[in-house]
Amino acid sequence: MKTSALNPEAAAAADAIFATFRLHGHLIALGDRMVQPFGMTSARWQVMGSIVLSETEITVPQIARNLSLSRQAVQRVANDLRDAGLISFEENPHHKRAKLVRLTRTGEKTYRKADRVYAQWANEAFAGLPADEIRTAIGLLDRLDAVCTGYLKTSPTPTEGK
Amino acid sequence: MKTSALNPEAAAAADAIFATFRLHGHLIALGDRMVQPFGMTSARWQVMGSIVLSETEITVPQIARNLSLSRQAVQRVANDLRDAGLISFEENPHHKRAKLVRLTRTGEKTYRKADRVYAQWANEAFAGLPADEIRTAIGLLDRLDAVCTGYLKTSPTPTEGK
DNA sequence: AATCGTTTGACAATATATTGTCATAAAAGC
DNA sequence: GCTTTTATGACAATATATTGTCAAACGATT
Repeated sequence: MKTSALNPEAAAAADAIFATFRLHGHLIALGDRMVQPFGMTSARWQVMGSIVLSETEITVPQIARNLSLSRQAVQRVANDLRDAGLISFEENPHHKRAKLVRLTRTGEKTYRKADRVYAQWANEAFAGLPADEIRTAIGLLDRLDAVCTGYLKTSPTPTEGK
Repeated sequence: MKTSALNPEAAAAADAIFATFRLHGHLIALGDRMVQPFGMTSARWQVMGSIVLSETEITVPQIARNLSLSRQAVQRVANDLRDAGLISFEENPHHKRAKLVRLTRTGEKTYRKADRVYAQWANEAFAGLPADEIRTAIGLLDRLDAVCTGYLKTSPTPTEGK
């Protein structure tokens, strides 16, 4: 079947999109497998990582915005993490509903274990790659992302945007 | 909390990973919104695209391998597409179980509409980007992907790998 | 041709994620 | 201050995707 013609930039972008899908899938699979021994998953790892990397106290909606995920997706994972005893919801002096999220002692221990395994592997596995080229590539991913975000902003917005 | 130290390459890779997650999420959102008027979604679009872009007749497991998705994920979407009348499963002379997947006339019309809208938008939206840099970035994404794939291959494999 | 390992589709369970709705809390505009 | 808008968490419905299991079909190797 004949498909619509794309100019060189759009054709390259399309290939980049496929590469992004592939990489994303494998990253999730890698994360799931790497932290599985600690009872974690990629999604939980990301949420806990957001808490750890945040300089200040953080809430669920803030994590969602940081990760560009929907508020409810993060809320569900956070609730699971709380049920698993890895995080806790603390009273927020500035907001009665939006609780502050913190790692419990168990959560800290668990995250630390995962972090050590990951860092050890990553330092080895990525050693051969050119850091400057990676930085350049990130710049391009961000530009592609900006194009997407631009479209999403202009497009008709449903009840609650992502 | 103190996290494990990363060398410059691993630190850059980590940033690339986050950029990939962000971009992936926005691409899915963009796709969902762009083809929604035609009753399609990102997932269905991808599966139909795989059929269209394939030079030869193709089966569900082949699509899954092309997209680096699990066989069953594609099977489910394909079944939905069949239920929606957009694709059909044809007898495969070489394999009694693995049916050949084809777009129906409705499926072709639908895909063509989506493709036109996408191409028109993409040609505009990506026009400003440097095609050669995009190509370079793809090369890097592929190298990161290779690192992931390497880990996934060495890691203990469950019953049915992805 | 008989066996063994692999591939495939159906089915099911679970995790991830979006979208939508609702009531309440907070923030912004007036 | 009061109203209006926005933000938040609970709840639910749905789509996406992985993982596992099973029986049937295929392929390869004796």
